[in-house]
Amino acid sequence: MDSRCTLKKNSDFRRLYSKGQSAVNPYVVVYCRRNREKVNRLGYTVSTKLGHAVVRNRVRRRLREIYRLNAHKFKPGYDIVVVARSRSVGASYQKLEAGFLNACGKLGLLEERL
RNA sequence: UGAGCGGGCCGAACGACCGCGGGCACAAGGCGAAAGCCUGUGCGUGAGGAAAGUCCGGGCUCCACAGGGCAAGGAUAACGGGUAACGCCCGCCAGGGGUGACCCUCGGACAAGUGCAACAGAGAUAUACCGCCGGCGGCUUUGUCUGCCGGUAAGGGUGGAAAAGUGAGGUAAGAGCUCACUCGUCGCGUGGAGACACGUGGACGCUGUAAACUCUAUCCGGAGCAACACCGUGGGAGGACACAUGGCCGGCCCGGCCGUCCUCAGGAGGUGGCUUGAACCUGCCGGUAACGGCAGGUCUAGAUAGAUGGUCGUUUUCAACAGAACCCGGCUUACAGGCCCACUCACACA
RNA sequence: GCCGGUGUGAUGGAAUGGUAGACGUAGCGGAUUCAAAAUCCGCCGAUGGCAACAUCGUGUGGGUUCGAGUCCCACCACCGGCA
Repeated sequence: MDSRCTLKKNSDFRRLYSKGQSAVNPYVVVYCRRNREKVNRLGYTVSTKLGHAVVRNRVRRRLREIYRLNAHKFKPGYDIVVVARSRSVGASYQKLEAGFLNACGKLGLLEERL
């Protein structure tokens, strides 16, 4: 994954939580905000409340895979933070993908399909 | 065959496509003075038996002391060995459990001193409440009566514990008061490397508690890779130079700030620390074993918002507990399912 | 990743190894009041029981002790600190 496409700093996350737009469903919460780059920058939050390390890793890897396979559908130029909620622990990949894309659609992050 | 007991090992596998971390090589392009960086292609590599809990022991780093001792605080605790070290492991002893294989035990000292032992009970570390016995008295009652003084730990009930146990002698009644046997502690002798075992009338009979203080023996300086070392933006403090010009505050003078260099502290961020090690595999030798020695071979993650996922096919059943973060040795806890070895008991067969 | 701390009725919080829940807050019942507040009295952990009472109860499981909320060991949950 390109390092320019990841959010790292705590301050970036704080800015999105306080000033970004958000969308919620049982699997994820998505925050987003325009940035000045030509690419999207993604950050993932999976807290210890969701489970132990193996569970958290699985959720984060699936979220990252969902974005990788669907990246062509996204509009460029946004900072995006994806926060996993507790329902995403037991969810299948397909359900998680549907939930993620649903939330992004609410925010208007996806390209308008023909 | 069934039931069991002890130990060891594995921890889904293979294939296809897309994708990720690290390494090596390649050469095309871009940036750059260069070193190099980015993109690309190929090869090879990429979590565990517990990676977990952070409970012990070490390495490593910094701080302190720099030699030795004492005190304080903490840890350990039969004995012998293994180990870099350990609170771990092996063997063994004692005690306990099991028909047995085998298992369990925080297993020094209360016989150095101090403390504590609620309630119950007459009495709790020594005790006469009831009882038993003797003496001296008392009497409307001469008793299976009663008062006083004394002896007595056999019997009673309470308690976790009542002062070795059983029997006999003895006595007014009794008592390790005496004797026999037994039990325990200390001493002595023999065996053993030792814990210990066996013997022994030589002495003694002593409540429990040290996961109470304490004593004895041994060990321990403190903090932790978010340690620590280096580079270092902006801003800060001190000193030196300049005090010319210019700018800002100010009506002007005076005054303050803005400059350059050096030093100091600090530390956004970055680099190192970072993986070859008390390492692993195979064989031989020594040892009951833990383990040790020798020879040959192997290189086996190193990230930094933190690399293993998705889709599909086959095998049986779509698999448990679970993810490295400086590194090792252990312990503890979690765990679907499976394999192997040794042994025990019961039954059957030869 | 490392280091440290805390768990007791609904709740805050006491309890020297010796009857567990002192003392508050909240709750329930009663008195007082036309009614409420305040005040006073009583109850107040769970289960069974009409009651008397019995059993279990200090995060969980073991151990030491005659006896553990307390002492020791292991685990669980929660909280805090270190860039």
